[in-house]
Amino acid sequence: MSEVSIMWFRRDLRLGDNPALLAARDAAGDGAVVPVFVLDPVLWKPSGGPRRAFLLDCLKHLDEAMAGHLVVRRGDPATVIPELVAELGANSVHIAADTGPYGRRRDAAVGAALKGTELVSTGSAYAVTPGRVKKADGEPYRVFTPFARAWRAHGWRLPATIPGAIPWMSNVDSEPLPPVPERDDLKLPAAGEGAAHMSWKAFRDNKVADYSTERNRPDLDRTSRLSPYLHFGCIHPRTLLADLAALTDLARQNGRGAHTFVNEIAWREFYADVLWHQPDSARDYLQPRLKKMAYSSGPTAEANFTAWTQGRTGYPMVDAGMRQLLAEGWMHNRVRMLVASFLIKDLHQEWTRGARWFMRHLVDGDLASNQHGWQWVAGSGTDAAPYYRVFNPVLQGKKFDPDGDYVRRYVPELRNVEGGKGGRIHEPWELPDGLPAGYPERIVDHADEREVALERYAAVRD
DNA sequence: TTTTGAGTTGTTCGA
DNA sequence: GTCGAACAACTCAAA
Repeated sequence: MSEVSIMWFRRDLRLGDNPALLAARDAAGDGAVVPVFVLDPVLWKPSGGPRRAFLLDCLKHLDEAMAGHLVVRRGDPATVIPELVAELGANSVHIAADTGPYGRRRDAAVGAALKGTELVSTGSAYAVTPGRVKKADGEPYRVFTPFARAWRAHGWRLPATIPGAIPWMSNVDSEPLPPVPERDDLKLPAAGEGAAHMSWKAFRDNKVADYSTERNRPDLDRTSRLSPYLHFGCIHPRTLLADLAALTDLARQNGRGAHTFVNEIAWREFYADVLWHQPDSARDYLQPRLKKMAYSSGPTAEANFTAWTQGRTGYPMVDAGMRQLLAEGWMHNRVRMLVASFLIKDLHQEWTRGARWFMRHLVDGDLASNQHGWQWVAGSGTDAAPYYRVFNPVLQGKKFDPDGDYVRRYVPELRNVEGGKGGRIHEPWELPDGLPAGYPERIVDHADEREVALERYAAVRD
């Protein structure tokens, strides 16, 4: 008997190590698998352009890897998927669990709309599916370190076997894949599963060993750059962890860096777990007492926000970060913390506003990691930074971009300013000849605003 | 149940 | 210049 199964791709755009795809193949038996991607108008909003461009590029590569068999449909999945099932006489629909708030609602609606046909969920985008790691009393963790310990102890499955040839179904009606938008002013990473594996191998072979210290240097290219691929599932964290375990056994000197990198994966899983248990935490303060915080508003605040978004605050490290975001859809994590601290604690604006701007421009924009990262800086998250921890943009620059290479790369007005000892690249207002042409004056004084922030935080302490 | 130790990522000040 | 303490209590996790 010839069965038809549907593999509904969402954020798992790969063929390797994909348990849901294997389940779809097994369900098809001697029959065929229909790979489908749904252009969901809810997710296809005008904002988030860079991320959607990257997604389209990933879909193009996925389609090529499947010899052009990807079926594209447009509309509400709760309508589109049941229609496709009826059209093809499919016996089952296969997915990897989407554990975000919208994904859960959507999948519940699709499952209900499918009536008789089974919606089979296999695996998730995480090494340990959110909700699985629990304290002894059954409650979820709220602090990272114990979570990470329990998460490591829980362990994870080995990568799923590479599927042999999948019997894709031919001649299914499909919309053309929308073209990947071309923009001269935006340089996105190479897309797709192959590019993900190349990035991973380059990192594994050259950067893991020194990762625990070098990852903090935005002037050097020493991070994994895997976040966009992990976001869309071009590669699965389980693949990385298995690879790393083998590597660590072979070469002990990698151990420290590897441990730190695994911790970064654990952060991703921790935040997904927090969002799973508290879906409203994408918007709501995890520490309700911070809701009373006084934020700045009015024309000056608006002008400051615009200066922040455009990288024209007059603080080189902040400006370099914000301009990197616009130019690449990506920002080094240390600089993300710095610019977030600057918006919240120097410009006294609400974290939600910065989080929205990040989501609009980040190629790796992930609701759980982004929102909880912002809440961490704001001091409103689980396990948050102490409120008196205020990043100093000059010190952060001197410490993590000692020669000023990062600043000069993104802020051309400062390209002739020297860094290093005695250089003024991180405080150009100290230059004897004044600010270089075109570079803005500081919009605020950090020392003053730090005091204001400490007062405002003290006011909401009780 | 009570107690104890710990908690990503910083800065400033004074010795 | 280098170093340690203070910043402020509070919640969480586990023994």
